[in-house]
Amino acid sequence: MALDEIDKKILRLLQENAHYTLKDIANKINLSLTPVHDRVKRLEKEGVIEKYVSILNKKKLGNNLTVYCQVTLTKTTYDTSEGFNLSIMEMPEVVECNYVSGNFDYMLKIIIPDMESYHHFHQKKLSVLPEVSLINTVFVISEVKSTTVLPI
Amino acid sequence: MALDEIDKKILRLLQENAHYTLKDIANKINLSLTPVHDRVKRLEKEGVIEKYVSILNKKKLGNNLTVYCQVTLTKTTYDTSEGFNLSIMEMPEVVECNYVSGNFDYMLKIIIPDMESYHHFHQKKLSVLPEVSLINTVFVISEVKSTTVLPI
DNA sequence: ACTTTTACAGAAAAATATTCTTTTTTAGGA
DNA sequence: TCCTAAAAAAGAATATTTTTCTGTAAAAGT
Repeated sequence: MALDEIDKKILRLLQENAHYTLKDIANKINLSLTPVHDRVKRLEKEGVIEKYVSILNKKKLGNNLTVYCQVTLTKTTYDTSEGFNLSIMEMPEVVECNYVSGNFDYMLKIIIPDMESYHHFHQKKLSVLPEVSLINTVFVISEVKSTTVLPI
Repeated sequence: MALDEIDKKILRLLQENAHYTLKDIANKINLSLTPVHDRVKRLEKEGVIEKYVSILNKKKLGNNLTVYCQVTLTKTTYDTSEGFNLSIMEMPEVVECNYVSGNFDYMLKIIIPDMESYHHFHQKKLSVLPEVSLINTVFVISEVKSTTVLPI
């Protein structure tokens, strides 16, 4: 399942725009429809292409605040982590959650309407979790870059 | 340009899967093709739907390391920030960059093949920028959640 | 009461995806 | 060098989907 140059070209295009037609792609890489079709299906089947999604505008949906939460747990046992993870999975405001090395245990990214909503989230949803010991909030002042495009 | 419940249903579906056909959506929300078509086009035109992208598998592309870089600049002037921003935009490993409040200036998310690549990135690409004063690296040990789905 | 606008339905036309068959290319072995 | 098998690509057909057009009904404004 090694990716050749043609696969990579297709992936680069699809990362840019999931609505490129097979014909668009075929034209851009000088191939006919068939190999493009077959390769895309293969890449989907192999899981290289995970899914096709729509990217919406945060602000137009009323989500004007982004924050990073650096969370420290009470204990570092498996059960504590798992309990925390399961709770996080249920929270739509949490768009990223990574277990990390360093002075704290988790780095979360939260997208939420405003400061008031964040206050509520912090006090009523996050800090009340039994696994959570400390929360350090880093507020985003301005978004410089945000992309789903991975280096290929 | 207020979003009604039908718009929101369409957006929720498209966030899940950009390859749902208009017919799929029409069936799921009990409408005919026409209103679904018109609403999707309107949402695109208004910029609520920004783009359609393919989500690829990091690891299958050989990117096995994710890190957060907390960067402090040498100065906090506009020119310093802008210079840094422009450099960041050119770096494909940097998938997120936010100007933040707190003990450092920027929070970056880096997706990269391995520790050796990160070492190279850190030493030869990031720390050499004239605007950069300090870099604190937070390594991701395990990804718990990562979604493009915004709360609606 | 009449007109205009908005939202939706249905059908036809155009574009696209999918499948099937054929051709070309490539690599390995006699 | 030739032959064969496998892989990759082209071309053509069929099926689906998107797009456009026409029409209807309800709501809003005059």
